Amino acid sequence: MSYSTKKRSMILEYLKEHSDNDVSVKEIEESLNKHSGECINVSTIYRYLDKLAIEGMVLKHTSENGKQSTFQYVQENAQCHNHLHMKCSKCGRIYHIDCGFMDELKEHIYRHHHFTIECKTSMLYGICEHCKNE
Amino acid sequence: MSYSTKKRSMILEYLKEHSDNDVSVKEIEESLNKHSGECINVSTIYRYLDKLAIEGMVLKHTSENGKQSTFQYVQENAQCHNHLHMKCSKCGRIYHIDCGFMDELKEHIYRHHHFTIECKTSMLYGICEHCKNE
DNA sequence: TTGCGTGCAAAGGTTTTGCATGGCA
DNA sequence: TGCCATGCAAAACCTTTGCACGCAA
Repeated sequence: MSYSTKKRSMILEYLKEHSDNDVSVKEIEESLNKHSGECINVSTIYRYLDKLAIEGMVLKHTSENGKQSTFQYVQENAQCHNHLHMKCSKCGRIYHIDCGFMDELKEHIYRHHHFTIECKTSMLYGICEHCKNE
Repeated sequence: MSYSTKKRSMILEYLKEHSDNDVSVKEIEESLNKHSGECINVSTIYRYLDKLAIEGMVLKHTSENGKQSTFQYVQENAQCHNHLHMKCSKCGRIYHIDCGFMDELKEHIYRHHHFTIECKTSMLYGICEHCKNE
């Protein structure tokens, strides 16, 4: 059904190493072409990432300026499909909001605003602690 | 500083009529070219919308599939810069979440997650009441 | 008349697609 | 051997830009 190849494991490894960010196809391409002897084509990356997104192993977002798709690796045990994410507009880091209050939030939105939030496509933007103090 | 022209008022009128949605440049172009005798160029629309976004009269988003920019008209008295929005993935309608609980949310995120949410660029996706019952 | 607004065409960037070739199982 | 994966080039889109002309004030 699906072969395991060297290029695919390189892409996946890159995603894992950058799992606290979302990454663009261009970033993946440039990094892999620079740091590995191999040459990897963007089509290959696009096709593989789409596949991973369908399988749920990555979340597909859109960069804040809206000009690129970005992909976020979903860690094994993180319930990324069940909690929201915040992305810092400055450093690009992604934070997982996994706490009781957020469950209340979903409940509140459902009860009072009659809306069922889907976490995997939603994203909150703002400034993180680190970047605020600079 | 800024001239008022027929094309601009047509664009603005379209935005106002569709203020419970976000609209793409293509939608605006097609609708105006179909329903008015005039022919309007996409460049014109892009340039005007960028201007409105800078002035804060529209919010610029990215469509859920990430392939287009979309624009949401900010009603006069709606504090769209201070509350979050939810967009229904099915019907595309945008809902304003303006209530005390959401202020608590911002407070909670700030206190416990050390993150300052920016409402005008954030968007929650999900399914609204209407579409759920279909 | 001055300077902004507009159309057109071209360019730029991202993503997709068709087809031939390469490589896993 | 049979499929899937890949590279390449072209195409498809969306958006921006330069320039000449049009139009509001």
